Amino acid sequence: MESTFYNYLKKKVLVKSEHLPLLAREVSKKMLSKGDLLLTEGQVCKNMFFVEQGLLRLYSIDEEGREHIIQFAPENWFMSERGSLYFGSPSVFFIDALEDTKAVVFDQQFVDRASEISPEYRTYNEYILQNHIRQMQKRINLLIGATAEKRYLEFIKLYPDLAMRIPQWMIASYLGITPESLSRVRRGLTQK
Amino acid sequence: MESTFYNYLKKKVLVKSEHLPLLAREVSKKMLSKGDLLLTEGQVCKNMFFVEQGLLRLYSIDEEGREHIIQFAPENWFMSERGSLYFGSPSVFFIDALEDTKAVVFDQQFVDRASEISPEYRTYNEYILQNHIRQMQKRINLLIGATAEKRYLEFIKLYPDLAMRIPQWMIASYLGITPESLSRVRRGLTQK
DNA sequence: CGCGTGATTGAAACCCTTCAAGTTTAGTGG
DNA sequence: CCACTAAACTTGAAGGGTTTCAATCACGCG
Repeated sequence: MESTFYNYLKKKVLVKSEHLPLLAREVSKKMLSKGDLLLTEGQVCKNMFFVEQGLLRLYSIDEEGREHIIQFAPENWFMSERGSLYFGSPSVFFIDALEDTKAVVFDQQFVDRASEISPEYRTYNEYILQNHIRQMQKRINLLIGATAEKRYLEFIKLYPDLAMRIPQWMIASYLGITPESLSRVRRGLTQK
Repeated sequence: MESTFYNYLKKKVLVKSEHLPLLAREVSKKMLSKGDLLLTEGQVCKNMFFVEQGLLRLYSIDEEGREHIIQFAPENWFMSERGSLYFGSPSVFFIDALEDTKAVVFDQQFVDRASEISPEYRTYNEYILQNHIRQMQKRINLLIGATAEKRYLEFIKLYPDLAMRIPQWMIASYLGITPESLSRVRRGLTQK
């Protein structure tokens, strides 16, 4: 019961102690192994994951078989394909585990009920959505306006810890360039 | 009182008739001329706009003075710099009017109060946020994974009406390419 | 009409990708 | 713990796509 998730609900989401037991019933915990696939293209996403330990990834695969990474979720982040979860439409994305991962699993019903039971949860849920939008806006702005080098620098500034945990080609995939290009960008930077 | 906005609240947001008068007090209507600047870089965004008629634009300007368009808002869309509005931080983006525009203006307080008064409004507000996230995810996926041609085709498929109302160089700006490139992409397409 | 804005086109430069090879690193099994 | 293998990273050369810069054309508006 004294899990990372409940600490998070208490300390960060500020859910009142009396509400916690009510929320407890609705979630389950899952141990995932590196490489485990949690959501496939075409499937309707039913779950939301809270990462207690480890790392999850949301990505697409195009016609040529290339992976494009939409999002990472390290510790204390929520991961889901919201488009599919909320709207019930088939997902065009995949979710898998990049490391052995301890995650709390719940569904949209949990979010809805938690929002009814706890106003604090509702508030925090909106905060998460707003924050997500802000972050994506920033990313779009970089993708349409900045060079590969600047995008890379922004990435390691924003997620210095992440950059150490994932292979370089995944950073490249996140930035929208090839691994070779990223390698050259990095060489260019060290020569300064 | 029988404005597009109230019709929208009634028909689309499904706000109950009895709640409408309560919401009425909190908003004002504004007539904007083409070119009017509604938000500047550095400024904290205080307003949210509902476009009844016309067209708004959210964009950034980089160090070289180039504009990068983040979002358009035609009729029946909400426009704001959410990051700045919700978090109270200075905006890195601009908002202006691309056409003479009739817009309803309100603030975050309105959204919060409306959510308290009308559960339907709250529900719809979350819908808006989720939809925004879904749309941005799709756009990011295209930006990191698709060619300029494919991005252009997706754009005119998604917003055929918009494509007729804005100059081509703005589409290019939205897609993250130069006007010249878009011109060549289009030539390539007509030759098929 | 003339001016300004937007669209098109060409040529050269540039950045990024592709393909191929070689090197380094990490993980696995003997 | 070493040896081996696969994965990841680097590097080079060639090619492709996009940008840049400049010039021209088309159009609408004062």
